[in-house]
Amino acid sequence: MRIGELATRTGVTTRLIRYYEQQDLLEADRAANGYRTYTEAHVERVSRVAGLVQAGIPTRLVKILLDAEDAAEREDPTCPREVAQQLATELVGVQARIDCLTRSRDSIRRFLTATQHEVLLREAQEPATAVV
Amino acid sequence: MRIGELATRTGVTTRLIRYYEQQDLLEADRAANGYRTYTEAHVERVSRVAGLVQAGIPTRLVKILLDAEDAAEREDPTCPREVAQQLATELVGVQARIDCLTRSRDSIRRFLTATQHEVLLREAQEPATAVV
DNA sequence: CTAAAGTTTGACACTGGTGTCAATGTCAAG
DNA sequence: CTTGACATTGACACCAGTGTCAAACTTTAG
Repeated sequence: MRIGELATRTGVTTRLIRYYEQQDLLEADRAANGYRTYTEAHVERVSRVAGLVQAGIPTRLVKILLDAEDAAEREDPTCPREVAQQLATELVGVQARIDCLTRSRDSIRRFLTATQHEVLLREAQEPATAVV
Repeated sequence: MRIGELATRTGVTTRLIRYYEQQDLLEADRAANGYRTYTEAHVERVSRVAGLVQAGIPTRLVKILLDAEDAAEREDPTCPREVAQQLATELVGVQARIDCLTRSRDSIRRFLTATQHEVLLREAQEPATAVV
């Protein structure tokens, strides 16, 4: 699949896909003509990257993070202490964000309920299938 | 309390506190001399704002969000359908962020465990008391 | 063959969140 | 009174993430 299709399937603009690649968050094979070529796996990857960036994780850290995940996938359980330390640090940041967002989510829910708008809650629940 | 103390207590720079105020996320009384004056309640408020912004919520939305919370605090269960709709929309965005971050958090944990760095996990757990 | 759609790279530009500096004012301590 | 610490406003500047546009090439459809 080429970049256009990847873009429509992920909802991420081609501009950003290229940007992420430039930031080393993505790798793409090239066809003979120079066009970028992607596999199914890239779909999830791109969504994931975009999600993290949107969640306030700077690309620099997204890379560290996903690199670790990639390493975990393989039978490659090695990891220099330094990197591990960095990940641990990042972990607390991530957890802090989660806590903060969770709190907000809950209060939005409570508020909508308290104001007789529960209907909207149910509507908001369904699209969860699209979330990656 | 004045802005300096608020800054050290929240870990948010005075620059940002002023910025948040300018973005209508904060209100501050003024002393006779023009100095901003804050109460204990502001400490949490500022932490919260900073947390949300760091979690990728643009200030414009943070305002909507916290305004709703404030409204919920009071006996003011009214809310125009339009605002409710906007909140519902925001809700799915927040949930998406949470899901994405949660996933990363879990994979970091798994990874650290798999590479014999569980120690770091415990260290990362404790500072959770400081999280707002 | 030609036109339309998609791709490539590269550049310019904007926005939002921050840092930093400057000039001025306030206040508490020596 | 002077000094030093902290405030105020306002400006300039930076970075990261994005949008957008241009010029050139490829592929597909007609």
